Amino acid sequence: MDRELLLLGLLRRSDMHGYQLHEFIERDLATCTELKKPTAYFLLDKMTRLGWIVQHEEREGNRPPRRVYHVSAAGEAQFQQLLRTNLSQPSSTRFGGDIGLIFANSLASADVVALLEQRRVVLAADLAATQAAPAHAGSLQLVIEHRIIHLESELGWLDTVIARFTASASTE
Amino acid sequence: MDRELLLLGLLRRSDMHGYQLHEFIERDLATCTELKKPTAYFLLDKMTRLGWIVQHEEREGNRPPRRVYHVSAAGEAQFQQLLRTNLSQPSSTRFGGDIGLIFANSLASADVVALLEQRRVVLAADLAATQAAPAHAGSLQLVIEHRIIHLESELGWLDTVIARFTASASTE
DNA sequence: TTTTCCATGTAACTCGTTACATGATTTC
DNA sequence: GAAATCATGTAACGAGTTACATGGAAAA
Repeated sequence: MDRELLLLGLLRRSDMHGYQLHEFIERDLATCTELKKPTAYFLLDKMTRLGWIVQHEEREGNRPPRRVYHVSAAGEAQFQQLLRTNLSQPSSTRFGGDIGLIFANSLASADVVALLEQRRVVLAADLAATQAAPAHAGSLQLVIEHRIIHLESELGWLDTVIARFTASASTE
Repeated sequence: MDRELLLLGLLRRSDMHGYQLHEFIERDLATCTELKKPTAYFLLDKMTRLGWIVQHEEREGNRPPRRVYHVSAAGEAQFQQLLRTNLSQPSSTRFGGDIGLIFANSLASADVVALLEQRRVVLAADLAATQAAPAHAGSLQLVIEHRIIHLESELGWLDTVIARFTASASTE
C-alpha cells in the first residue's frame, strides 16, 4: 500500500497525469523509492476503479491526451488511513546480504575479507552520494537523513565484520 | 538468488528434504529470513531442473516418500558463484515507512508524534526480542548482531524524528 | 477419536519488472 | 532528417504468498 499512499499524497498536492507522476518520482524521490512507468499506470487505473481518484482528459492539439487525476473524497479518506498506518508501523527490513555471511566459513577468511572490502567500497560510495545530495525541501530531508544514518550504521557494522575475518585470516 | 544460495548452502552441509529445509529455516533462521513451504518446494524443483541438486526418494513404510536432495558438482560451482556475489554486493534497502514521513505535514504534529510513538513501541519490542535471543552458533551470531545494530540505529533515528515533531507541536 | 505432525504438492492471485508498441512534437 | 521527449499503454514473465488438497502416523 506504500505506492498507493505515495500517489495519493502527490495527487493531493496537485492534479497530475501518469507521465508527470512517474517523472517526479524518478527524479526527485529516487533516494527514497522508485516506481516504474507500467506500475504507475497500473496503479492509477486500479485506484480509479476503486474510486479513490477521478480522471479527466486534457488534450492539446494533436498530442496524445493527458489523463489528469484528482483525489476524490473517498481517496482523501483512504489517504488519511494509509498515512496513519504507515506512520504507526515500522517497516520490516530483511538483509539478503546476510545469507552469504551464514556460509562465509565455506571460504578462506582472506577471500571473505576481499569480498567484503568490495561491498564496503560500494556502500561507501552510496553514502558519499547521499551525503552530497543537495538539501531537500521539508520532510524529504528527513528521508535523506534516514538513509545517511542507515548507511553509516551499515558501514560501521561491516567494518567490525571485516575486522573479525581479518583477525581469523591471520591465524589460518 | 538469495533463496537459492540459502538452500544450496544448507544442502551442502547435509542432504535434506523439503519439509526439513522449510522447518529449519522457519525455526532457526527466522531472525534472518523466511521461506514459505510452496516457495521451498518450487525452488527445489527449479534447482533440480537446472541440475544444481539431485533428488533421491526415501520411503519409510506407508508414509509419503521423502525427496532428499543432494548438491551436484554444478550446484557446488553455483554455490561458490552465488556466495561471492552475495558477499561482495551490499543489499539495497528501501524504507517503505519513509513515504508516510513525506506527507507527515498533512497531519497535526501532535498526531504524528502519537503515531510515531506507536511505531517506536513495536520497534523497541522487536529489538528486545532480538537481544533476548540465545547466542547462536558461529556465523549466525553475526546476523543477529547485524539485526540488533540496525534496530538500534532505527530507534535512535526515530527518536530524533519524534523530538522534532514534538518541538513543532508545541509551536502550533 | 480428534487433533497435531509429517510430507507432499497445486491453483489462484498479487505485485512488480522488462520488453515491446504507438504516435505526435520538439530539438539538433 | 534523425533523435530525444511527451504520453499512453499491453503482454509476458518472475517471484512470492495464501489458500486449498491429500493422506498416513502419532499423540492427546
